[in-house]
Amino acid sequence: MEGIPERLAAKPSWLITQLATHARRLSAAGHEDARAGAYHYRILAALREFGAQSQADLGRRGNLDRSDVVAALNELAASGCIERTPDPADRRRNLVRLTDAGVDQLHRMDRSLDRVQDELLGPLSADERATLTGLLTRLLAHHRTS
Amino acid sequence: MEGIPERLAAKPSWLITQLATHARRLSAAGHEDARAGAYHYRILAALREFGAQSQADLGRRGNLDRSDVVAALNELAASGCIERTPDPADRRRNLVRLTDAGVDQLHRMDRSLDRVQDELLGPLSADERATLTGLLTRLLAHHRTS
DNA sequence: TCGTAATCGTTGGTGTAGCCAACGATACAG
DNA sequence: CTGTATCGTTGGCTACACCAACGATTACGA
Repeated sequence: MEGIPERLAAKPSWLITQLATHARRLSAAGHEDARAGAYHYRILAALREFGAQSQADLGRRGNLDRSDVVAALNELAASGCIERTPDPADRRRNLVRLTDAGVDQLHRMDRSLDRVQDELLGPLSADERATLTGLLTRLLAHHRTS
Repeated sequence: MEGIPERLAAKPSWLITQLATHARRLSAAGHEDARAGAYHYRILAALREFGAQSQADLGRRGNLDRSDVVAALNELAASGCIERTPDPADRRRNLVRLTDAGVDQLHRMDRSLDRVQDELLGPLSADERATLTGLLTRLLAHHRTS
């Protein structure tokens, strides 16, 4: 079987979306023991690095829709990873706080995600990995601000 | 608002999946006048470059599940872009053929997708674009064969 | 040659990711 | 005080990537 149509193989948008599918597959496999998905990781990461904050802030920092934050927080609360308390300073908001169990969960996911990066970048040298992440970071910053 | 958590921003898997989301958004915007999606383009591209072939072949070349090929072909047939005829040499198969209208549709989508690549790669120089596509191509080939 | 395996198109699901609209409650600016 | 904005929440949607199973057909091996 001859390979993939040139029209596809030559398009960066094809390369990126196809590689993203592989990245998702690898991440899902890495997370299967943690029983958590990408949304949960983004939230735990934002909580760890920026401290207790509102659900809206979590959504902005992790690039999540407010409604998706709600669902993910429900699951994280059910497994004891976070706690929701009304913000006394602004009664519209919930203050979301990371529990010790949440920190443990984050570290577990960190370790499996580190392994995932290695599988994902497979054949690339350290220099090439740095070049790639540099280019991707610039592109992402461009699309985030424009 | 401080930016994105370091844990995320530093991970190639995050960069790739996020950039893929932007790529999908741009592509969808480009395709909105064509009333077709990525699946349709992959099929049209495979038909154009490899000629009339079975639905299973289309799926393998465009990296699509057989069942998704069925649905996309139903829509492409409804808009007159392809024709399905039973393969006389193997009565399990359908021979899918590209019509003139299908060629036109493919060219329309080609043009908008070319514009999409430019928006997607935005700030990168020609050299950087070549470097990026080279790295992505190597990674994709690695994950396709392994 | 006969029976088993493999392939094909099709139907009908599943799960994830990224959205959007609308609601009541609350905060804030004029 | 009145409008505007934000917050959490509910309920929905689309696209994309899959999987299992079925009847029909073909290929292959004993």
